Amino acid sequence: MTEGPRWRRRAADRPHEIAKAALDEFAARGYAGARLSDIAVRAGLSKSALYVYYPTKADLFRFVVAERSGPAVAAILAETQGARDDVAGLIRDSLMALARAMARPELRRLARMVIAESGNFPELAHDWHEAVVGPAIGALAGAIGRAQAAGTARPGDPRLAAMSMVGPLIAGVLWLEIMVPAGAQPLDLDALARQHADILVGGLLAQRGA
Amino acid sequence: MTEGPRWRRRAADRPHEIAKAALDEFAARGYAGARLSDIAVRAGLSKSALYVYYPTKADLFRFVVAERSGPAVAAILAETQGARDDVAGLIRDSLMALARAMARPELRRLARMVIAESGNFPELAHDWHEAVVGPAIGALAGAIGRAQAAGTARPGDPRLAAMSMVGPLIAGVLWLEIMVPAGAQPLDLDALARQHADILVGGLLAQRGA
Amino acid sequence: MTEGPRWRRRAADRPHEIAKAALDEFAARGYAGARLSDIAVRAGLSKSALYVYYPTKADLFRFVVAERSGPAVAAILAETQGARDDVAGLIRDSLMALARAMARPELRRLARMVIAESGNFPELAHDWHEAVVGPAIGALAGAIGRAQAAGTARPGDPRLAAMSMVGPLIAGVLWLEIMVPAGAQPLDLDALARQHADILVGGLLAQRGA
Amino acid sequence: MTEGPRWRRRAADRPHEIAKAALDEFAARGYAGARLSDIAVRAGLSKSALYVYYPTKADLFRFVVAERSGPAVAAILAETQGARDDVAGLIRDSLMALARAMARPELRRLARMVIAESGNFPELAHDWHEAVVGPAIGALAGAIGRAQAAGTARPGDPRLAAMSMVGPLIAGVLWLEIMVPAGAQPLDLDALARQHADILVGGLLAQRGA
DNA sequence: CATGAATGAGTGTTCATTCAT
DNA sequence: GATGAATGAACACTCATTCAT
Repeated sequence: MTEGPRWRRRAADRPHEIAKAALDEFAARGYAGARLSDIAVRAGLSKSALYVYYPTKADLFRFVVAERSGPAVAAILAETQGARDDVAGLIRDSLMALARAMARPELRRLARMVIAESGNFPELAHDWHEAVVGPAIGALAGAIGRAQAAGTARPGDPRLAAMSMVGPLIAGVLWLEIMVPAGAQPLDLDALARQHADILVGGLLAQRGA
Repeated sequence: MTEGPRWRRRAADRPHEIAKAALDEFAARGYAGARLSDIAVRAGLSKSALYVYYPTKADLFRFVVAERSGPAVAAILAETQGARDDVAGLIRDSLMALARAMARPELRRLARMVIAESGNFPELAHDWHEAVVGPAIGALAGAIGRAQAAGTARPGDPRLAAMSMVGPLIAGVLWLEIMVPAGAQPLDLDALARQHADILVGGLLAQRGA
Repeated sequence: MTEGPRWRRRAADRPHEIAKAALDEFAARGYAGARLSDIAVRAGLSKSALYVYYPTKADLFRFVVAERSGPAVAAILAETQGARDDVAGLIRDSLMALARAMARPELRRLARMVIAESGNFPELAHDWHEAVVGPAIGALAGAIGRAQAAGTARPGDPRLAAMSMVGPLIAGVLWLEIMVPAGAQPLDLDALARQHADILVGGLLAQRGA
Repeated sequence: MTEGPRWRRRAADRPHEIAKAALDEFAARGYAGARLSDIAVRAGLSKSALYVYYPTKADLFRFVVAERSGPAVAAILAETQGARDDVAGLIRDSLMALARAMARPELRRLARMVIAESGNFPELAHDWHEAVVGPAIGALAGAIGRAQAAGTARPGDPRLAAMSMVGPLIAGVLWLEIMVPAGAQPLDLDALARQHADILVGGLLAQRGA
């Protein structure tokens, strides 16, 4: 599991090793179900060594989520940034970018953990709202709003339109995380993004002029 | 089940009272976080009285979810049943029905619990797949498939199209359950359903000929 | 299990039915391990009905042991009474009588229970000493003492000699109760008594004159 | 096991301290009656510290019995080993050895625990049969069988003869463990062994020619 | 820095016992 | 007399956390 350290002495990456192990356990068992002792074993340390780096289980959990949320946001924003400004292009590029971002199982697990534990860790939901979900929805809504102003997008509440855009991908993520392990058919997020983009652009009805 | 109150001073349907109390605690604290003693207090009973009706905490949890899932399915199916067969009508009616069903906070809590605990209770996800999610997606996909065959719906994977339909509502439910408590703006599920139906029918782009 | 009561109404034998059921459970699980609810089921009553007849579990236990000890003593004494007065006859008759008495599995279970629970129920050991073991050993010791006085029995401590007589049968009882269920070879108490009588009378060494 | 005391202020062989405390409690209260908390107090530890060494109450119990059974067997076998091969010598030496072994109160308590708990812990009886009782009876029966073949011992079932030998000592042990605490007269195991040896060798009848 | 040892606070579960009916 | 319902007092077991080394 540990990638053969070159020198027996390395310590600077301990926090990361622990965080990695913790993420795995938290994702697999949930916050309450995860045992510090298992995390320690997975990280190749003693239980007490954990306390050198993180003062409590809750802190470790928060840190893990926060640590991973940063790159997650970065990944999403980075992908989304390239979106062109014409509405059809924006839709396609954003959805494909989101699908690519969500292709990482880790990010999906993270999202699921936030959903699962937001009840007991309100800050989690708050942070994700501030850092991930809010900006993303906001950026899409903004672009849609501008397109509406320019007359190129259907009128309506831009935030709801943003939900119309990302909702199916979120559902797809949950499908992959929740239903597939329970025996449901697999799902191709990329194909979903592509097809949903088509539907959004042209509607679900058969094209009259085609 | 209901044989009239003939014991002490309380009603005879203890199981329901307990299940109610348990649902509240489980929803508020998660499975692991919920204390049997709190459930008992909430139900107006002693901890041990719980064991007269449910042999185990896990059994109580499973029962609560199962008991509530039935009506949930019924509610969803009942609403969805009325959907007309023309594609536009089907879309609108199904989405409005779903939005109405999901207007019940209890159903939303239930969905969130299933998401949160499916890792530790695989049967939960399995049951919901079998009874709720699978049939719902299947019914929609079937209708879409028939419309495609009739040439009235855009070609493509019907299951993905079904996700395009319900995804935004699922996202909306999560928004209400997770983000709103964390400070996000409220959301009108009905409005979301209505607007999403419009988008699905006519596309997100501004109608050129309208 | 219950032998088809002729008339639905019979109640006078409830205490006995309970005691029977209790003996079975106590013997099978030990005092602590036996559940009143199981006893009730076995007796065909409700748990609370037990309290009509016996105020506590300990009382029920004591009662069961005491109730069964009486017949046990009677059985042993009755058998032993017929013993002739010549030493060889006394030995043979007493041992055969004891073996016959101990042929009843119930009596063996009782003995084992007394051994097992005497730590927690000192009165049990006391009562058995007073009523069963003491008198039996005393009677044998007395007879041996008289024989010694008459010059027909080897000198020595008569109580120890009594132990020499009954010890193997006690060991045999334990063998049957403890070791045989654990996979040991069965044992014929009657044969043991007969052979032990021979040994006691003539010694274990080969007869010089035979 | 013994790596020198290097922890806190107490010895490093906690397992033995705990086992000792556990044996005392189990012997005094029986398996079910013994409280882990009492064992912990007796061992000078917290309840949870017990779980560092033994995963379960049942495991602790089994371990205690097994740990003590080893020395018990060793003690018995060691003593018995010196037995001479002439029958009279064999009888005397074996019985005296057994009496010496059973002089240790601990071994007697152990035997009583096995009797008491064999119902709930079948392995106990099985192990004792395999390790203690079976071999002992087998060794004696073997020696007796050889003597029979050599014409120096009375014919008959050698296993029953072995019971004739050890039975009184077993009865004596029970007497000491069960009856004496209940008020019965004390008993000298050594004297019992000696006198029983005499009886076995020469019979219980007065020697005509002596 | 790291850990083995230890623990306290808590949690699910059991079961003899009580009581209104 | 009999019972279904309810409970309190215990008890085994878990686990995050601490501390001397």
